[in-house]
Parts: sequence; C-alpha cells; structure tokens
Amino acid sequence: MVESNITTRAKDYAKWYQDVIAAAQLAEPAEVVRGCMVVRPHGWAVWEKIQAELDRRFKETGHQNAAFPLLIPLSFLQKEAQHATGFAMECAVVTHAGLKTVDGKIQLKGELEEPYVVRPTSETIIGHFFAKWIDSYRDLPLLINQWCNVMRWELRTRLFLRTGEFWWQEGHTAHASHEEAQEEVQRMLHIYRDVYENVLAIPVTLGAKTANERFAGAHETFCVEAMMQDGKALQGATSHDLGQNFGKAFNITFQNKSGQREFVWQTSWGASTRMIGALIMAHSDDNGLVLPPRVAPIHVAIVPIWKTDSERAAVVEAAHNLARDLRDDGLIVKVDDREELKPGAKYFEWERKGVPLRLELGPRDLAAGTALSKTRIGDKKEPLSLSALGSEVGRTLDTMQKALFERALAFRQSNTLEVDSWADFEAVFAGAGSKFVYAHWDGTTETELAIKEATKATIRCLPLEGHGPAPSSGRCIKTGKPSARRVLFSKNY
RNA sequence: CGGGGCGUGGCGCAGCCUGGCUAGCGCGCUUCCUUGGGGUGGAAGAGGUCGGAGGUUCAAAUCCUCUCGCCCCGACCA
Repeated sequence: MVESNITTRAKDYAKWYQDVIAAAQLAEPAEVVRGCMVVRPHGWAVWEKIQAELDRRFKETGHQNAAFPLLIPLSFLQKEAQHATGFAMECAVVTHAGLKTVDGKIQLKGELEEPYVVRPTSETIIGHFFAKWIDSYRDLPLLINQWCNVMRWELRTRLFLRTGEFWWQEGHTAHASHEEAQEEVQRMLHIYRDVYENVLAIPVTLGAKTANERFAGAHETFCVEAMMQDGKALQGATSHDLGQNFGKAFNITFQNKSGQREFVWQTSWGASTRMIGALIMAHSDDNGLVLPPRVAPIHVAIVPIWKTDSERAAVVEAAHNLARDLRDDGLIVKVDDREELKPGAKYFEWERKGVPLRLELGPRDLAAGTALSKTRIGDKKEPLSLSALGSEVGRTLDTMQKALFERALAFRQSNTLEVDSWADFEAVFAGAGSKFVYAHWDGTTETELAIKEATKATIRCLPLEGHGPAPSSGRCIKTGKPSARRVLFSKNY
C-alpha cells in the first residue's frame, strides 16, 4: 500500500507536491491523454465535500443548477473579440464525426461543416440561450450555475493546479442593471471567501485584477488569492463583472419597465478542482496530506490493536461500537480492522491520506475505558474517555479546524510585508523566493510587465477595502511615478 | 511551443556509452508461518511484446529515424 516516500518541502517543493498527491492517492496523470488527470476516489471525495459546501451557498443565494453542451460552435467564440483571442490558443476543436475502417485501420469519417470547440468556459453558449430566455425585466435576474468539466489545452500542466481538463462550477447571471450585477459579483466573491476561510481553513485576500490579468471579455475581474507554503500566491476563485460585453455579442436584451430594450448586465464566477491544490499546498506537511475536518472524506480512523484472538474480538467489537456512536454524531468514521497490517503501518497510511483524527483502541485502552487520540497536526497522543468521546471528538475536530486556519494566517502574516525600495523588492523575489509584498505601482501595464520581467512577481490584485494596508499615496516601486495605493505583488501558480 | 531530463514487471531503479546465452535488483503483490501500542521477520511463488512505429544488423533494451507521454525551467493560463 505504500505508494512512495515523500520528498521534503525543503528539498524539492514541486516534487513534494506530487509526492503528497501520489501518497494520498488523490490523483495521477492520465498518461494516455495529454495533460489530463485521473482524479482517484480519495481526491474526488474531497472535491465532493467542496462541491457540497459551494453548492449549498449558491442555492441559498437563489441560484439554480443547469447543464449546457460540452461542445460550442466555433462561430460563437468569435462573437466576443476579447474573449476569442483570450482563449484561442487553448481550445481543443472537434472537426469530425464518425469513424470508418479502411484496411483494418480506423480513420476519420465525416468532416463537420462548422467545427465545435470543447468548452474552455461557457459564456458564449450560455449567452446564446440567455438571449432566448430573457425578454422582459421580469425574467431578471437570471441566476444559473453549472457543474461541469472544461478543457484548456495547456502547454504545461500540474496536477490540480493546471490540467488540460478540469472540473469546476461556472456561475452565469444576467441582471437588469450594472449595480445589481456588481452586487452579484461581490456576493459570490464573498461566498468563495467564506468557503476558503471557514471550510478549507485558508485565509484569502480579496481584490480586483489589473487590466492585464483580467478575464478575457470581462469588464472587471475580482479574485481570492491564497498564500501557499512557498510564499507564492494561488488564485483560488474568480468573479467577473462582464458588463454588457456578452449581452451585446449575443444580443441578450430585455424590455425595461418603460418598454425600452436594454442589453442585460452579466456576471460569471468560477472555482475549480484547483481548490484541492490550494488545500494541499496550504496545509500539508512532509508526512503527507493534511485535511481540515470540514473537507475530510474521513474524519476519524479507528485503529484497533490486539495480540491474541480474544483481544482481537474484543477491540474490534469495541471499535465498531465506537464508530457507530461517532456516526450518530454525524462523523464519517473508518474502522481499520485489516489483519495483514501492523498498527504502525496503518498510522502512516491514514496520515498520508490526511485523516484529521486517529483513535487507537487496544486492550489497555479498553481496560481503562479510554481511546488514544492523535490529530493529524498534533505531536502527541491523548487518552479520551470512551463515555464522553462524541463531544470530545467533535471539540477536537473544531479545534483542529481553527488551528489550521490560524496557522495558515500566521504564516501569511509573517510572509507579508510592505516594500518601498526596488532593491528590497528584488531581494524578496530573488531566486525561488516569494512573499506577499504590498508596494506602490504607477498603474500602467508597461510597469506591471517590466516588474514581472525583472522579478517574476506579478500583481495578484488590487486589494479590496479591509484587505492589505490602508490606502496611502506614494511612489511606484519601479518607476518612482506617483501612486495612489499599494497593490499586492507575488509570484504565483 | 523553446531548453533540459526521463520512459525497462504495480512502484523505484541497474543494464545502453562499447549490440551477443534465459533482461537483473530493491520495494510492493500472492500463499503459508511468524509478528502486532509508529513502516515485523522468514519461506515459497506470480508478474516484463524494455513507451510505440520504422530502420541498420546474423543478432537490438542497447545504434539510427520518427512518434507518444511524463517531470523540471521558460513564454501562455484557473
């Protein structure tokens, strides 16, 4: 069952990341399909937990799920110029339908008159149907979400962070006014924040993207940015104000109360299986995956310990009784009563898989009326009374959930700084180094690109109020020109 | 897509430079025994068209050409 030893973070961070994924059996490269991944059951189970948390919040805010075609007519993509150029290089295209056998070999058969693009995102095809569905202000707002896979022909892939195919949700909404759309953009951004901070236990910085980093076709793009353990930023989710760009491209109009035709104001927002990558790089350690209890597919692993057959019968029965009690409290519990493995081997396995809490139950514990507990992030084992175990376990998991967030927050704080000199700025990003740096910027794309060229650091966002330092004027870190505010710089995934 | 590395039982590798018997090793796997509170020990087994195609040769894992895929660095991106 041991899949591999895990390289330490200090030795090779990229290798460590892959090792954690392999050791926890989260996913693996699809191998026979370029750039794609197989999400293994344990990885998909984590995704299902994340999905459930997001989906509940979407529905609580009035959104409905629907499904749109995987294939998009090529011509649709061309209707919004920015959008088309933004995604042109990453599109996989379906040009044929059907196969034929010639001399025992399979060949392509019918060439399509109009090729289809495998969806890299669905603004265009959803826009087409919105145009059909919307006719009156009474049809608005239209609040739709889709859970699906998309394909982007990436040149360089990394499991969960960037793969040819990935799974996500994409929300698409249409509104009668820009203000209403803008509210929606912020509402969803804050849902992402809520899930990141309260479920994934990852603190995030909310902000707006620069024009250069904006979604292709958007009026404005907002994001949540998280810090990984190597000091790099990871964009965790995005929420776009599409303005009327797609409304005009797809002629999505409605009659307002005074009978006039207007283009709708739209938003789109998405979060993907990349969240699992964020989870790994924010919390995991050199022993493998660490999962916050709220996204753990298994909360508690119970390892019964025995020597003799009679001991075995007693502890295994006690373990199953214990599991039943904990399940009654809503916990997901695994009793590892496999006979072929020594207890130590089981400890390592559940640790690699990120199970938050382990309970050891042996003859000595039974005699004492306790179970020995160890959390995935604690360094010592603690005996818990069996009679009060339910509440104890619940409390321990809550504490761990909070501790993970606090640990990640403290890490981010200790790796965030304000920088005012170019020499200091370069020093932070020298070599493989990265932190969150708040620095002044003159607001031009030229400077943004020059800084990236020189340091590999990019502007992750223009933080929203309450995120990052309070606004203050200063001079651009690179050009010395006047600047009204500091922006967040970091290297990124 | 450019530069670099790699592809040999499930995993990690040796062999390749300098072609030559039945392609080895460690881990894992199967069966049995043993062991059991942090990766038990032993015995006997199973498992490989050497990524794929073509070529050179009496003979190819090894040399040549093409191709597919993975990893790292870069440019592009969630």
